[in-house]
Amino acid sequence: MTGTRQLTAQGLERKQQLFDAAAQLFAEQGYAQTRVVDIVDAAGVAKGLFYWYFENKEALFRELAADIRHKLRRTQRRAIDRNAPALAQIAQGTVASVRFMSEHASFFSLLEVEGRNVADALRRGTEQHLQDVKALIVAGQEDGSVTTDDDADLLALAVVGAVGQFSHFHRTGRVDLSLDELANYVARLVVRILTADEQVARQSIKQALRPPRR
Amino acid sequence: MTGTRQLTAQGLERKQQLFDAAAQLFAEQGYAQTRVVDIVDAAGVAKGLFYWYFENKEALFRELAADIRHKLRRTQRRAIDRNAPALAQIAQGTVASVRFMSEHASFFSLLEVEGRNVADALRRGTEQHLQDVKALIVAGQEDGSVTTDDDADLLALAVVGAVGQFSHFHRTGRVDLSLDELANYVARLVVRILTADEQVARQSIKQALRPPRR
DNA sequence: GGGAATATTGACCCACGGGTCAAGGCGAGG
DNA sequence: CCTCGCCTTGACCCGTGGGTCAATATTCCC
Repeated sequence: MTGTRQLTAQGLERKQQLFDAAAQLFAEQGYAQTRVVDIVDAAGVAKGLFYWYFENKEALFRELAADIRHKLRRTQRRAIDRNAPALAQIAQGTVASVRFMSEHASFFSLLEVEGRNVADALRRGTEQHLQDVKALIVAGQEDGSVTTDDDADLLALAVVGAVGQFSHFHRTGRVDLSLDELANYVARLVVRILTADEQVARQSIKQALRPPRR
Repeated sequence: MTGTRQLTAQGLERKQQLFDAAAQLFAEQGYAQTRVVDIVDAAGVAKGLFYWYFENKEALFRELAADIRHKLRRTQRRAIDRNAPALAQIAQGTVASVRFMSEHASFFSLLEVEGRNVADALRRGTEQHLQDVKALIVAGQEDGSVTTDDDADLLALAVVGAVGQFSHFHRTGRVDLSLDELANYVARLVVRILTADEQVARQSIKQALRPPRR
């Protein structure tokens, strides 16, 4: 994979084959556990060919991550009704995200499971999501549907965190809800976080944090 | 490290040295990136000695994980006033957990970053925490301090998830709150999740999930 | 049909790092 | 002072797996 090279139709197809094979294998057994040989074997070609289409194993992974990131973003955009109130948009985005992550579960579990180099691929993925949500929260705070007691950044983290966390729990089999139920539950949770009555919360916390008697 | 062997005082000390060196290196650069050579170098001993005290690299890691798990559990127990209402106990536990994870940030980031074999060390760690929290939530629902009648399992996941997620965000520099502020915020969030007014949430979500007009 | 670009092959290279081992030191008890 | 079991050493072994390369096939286009 040196410099610029013109891929023919055949070339593109072959590249896609390798891409798909890699995606599946990574998902099944993890990045580190998948050897380049496995990928080319699965695609039924020789090892050297891998390096004709990809700089190396890591570069392939980056492409994969970028690809899924774009798909997620597109899904989110499509799910959102831009005329709805901010809070509603957040809920819609939440549902779509949970669904998407569940459908691409194998890939997201992959992200969680890998090393440093890969970890920032994950971060970059969240970064965008985070900003989108924050913007909606700010809008919600302005139109009064979202609590103003907390910083929009923190609330955005809570929302994105909830989505990611529950997707994770679902993936790892710790929630046995159906996909729809899950997505709904998370959306409800998120809305609750964003709209909750501060009175109740504040009072509880005050009592809760009274120093324990030893 | 074959069978049973009697460690002298000197032996125990040496083992601890290796243990500590490993903990630090793992934290700094990750498990896979840390070679056994690095560990023994840091401890100033020869490579072979490592295998006198530990079966292998992975076994050392398991010991490390078990160790931190116990410490976390102990910390949580100490922070909790067992006479307080359940909700208060949850809040106290939350604060303690966030603090602890922040103080041992390097180790927890380690857990996140590693592969399959290691991932279940993490799961086992959460499992216990999860059960404790669930028990408290059930108690809270009975004594009326937890006002949501959502499934206790789901709520427990939300609570534990929030703690883990925000500790993660803190670690990775996405929250620049002080430790105290962070712990407090998370506790508040948790309380809010457990006490929020269902009416408001349910209504919002209903509106929110109305299908978008295209 | 010929030459240039693209596509494909599989044997080979080699760094890396976990784990082994035979040999020797050292301290306590008999 | 000798022996036995803990302790320590560092050279060595070896599987693993990413990456290279020179040779060959195929396709494309003038």
